[in-house]
Amino acid sequence: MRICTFNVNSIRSRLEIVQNLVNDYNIEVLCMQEIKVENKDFPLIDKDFECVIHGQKKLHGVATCSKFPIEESQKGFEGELNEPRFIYTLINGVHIINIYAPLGDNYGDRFEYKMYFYDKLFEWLRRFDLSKDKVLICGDFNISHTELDVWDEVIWEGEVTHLPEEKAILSKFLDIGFVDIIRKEYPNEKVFTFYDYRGAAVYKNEGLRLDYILVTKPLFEKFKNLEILTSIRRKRKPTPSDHVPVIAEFDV
DNA sequence: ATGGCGCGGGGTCCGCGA
Repeated sequence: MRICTFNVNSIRSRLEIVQNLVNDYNIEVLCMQEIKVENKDFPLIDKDFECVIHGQKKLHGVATCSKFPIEESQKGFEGELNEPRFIYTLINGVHIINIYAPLGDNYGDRFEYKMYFYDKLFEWLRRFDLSKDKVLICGDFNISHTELDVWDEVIWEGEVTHLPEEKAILSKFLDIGFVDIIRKEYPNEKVFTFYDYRGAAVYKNEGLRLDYILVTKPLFEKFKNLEILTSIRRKRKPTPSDHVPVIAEFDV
């Protein structure tokens, strides 16, 4: 199974890029964030896709599309406070959770919301036996875990995404049994999945890693390979998302 | 790119993103 996570920054603006991505890289499960559209206006991406769409007007929104049957699904959960940020699907025996976490702010109301979102996510995960079940959480976590996940650790010290409480959340995922596949593949080097549109960040390699594919060990045993498609972010036309697609392949 | 943001809503700007 080839699964891709991609914060598209509006599916309508990114339709051509997403369609080419699906074709060129044989994407079988596509987890999108920031679709920025109501469910009724979500466009047709691929005739072979079945999609679970959880959107709203203008902001946020997530969608999970699959070429395999979606055996179970759930849109939303307690932690998202009327902003669509969570979809659960069961595909090929893999429990797939697609999230768009709140950005937050430096210790204001939105930061409290971000902490609440993750509290409720950990609570929701209690239904699984993480030592036995194949569980995958992917998406835009809006957390840069370590110094390897920011382009300049001095500049990012004390800034949102890189605050101690946020780093602790990522560490907690690892503590309860998840493997961070991107970091496992690149244990000692900076790799980024987001480059701000402003300041020509992508051309200066001033990026952050905000996107993750976390898997439990029973699924990690089936992991085959990983691709981070930075090349798509570097093209000028059609206009790319500010995030980079990340693809993982598993023997399931 | 040898320069420097893009999106949607409803506007000729604003709020938002991180």
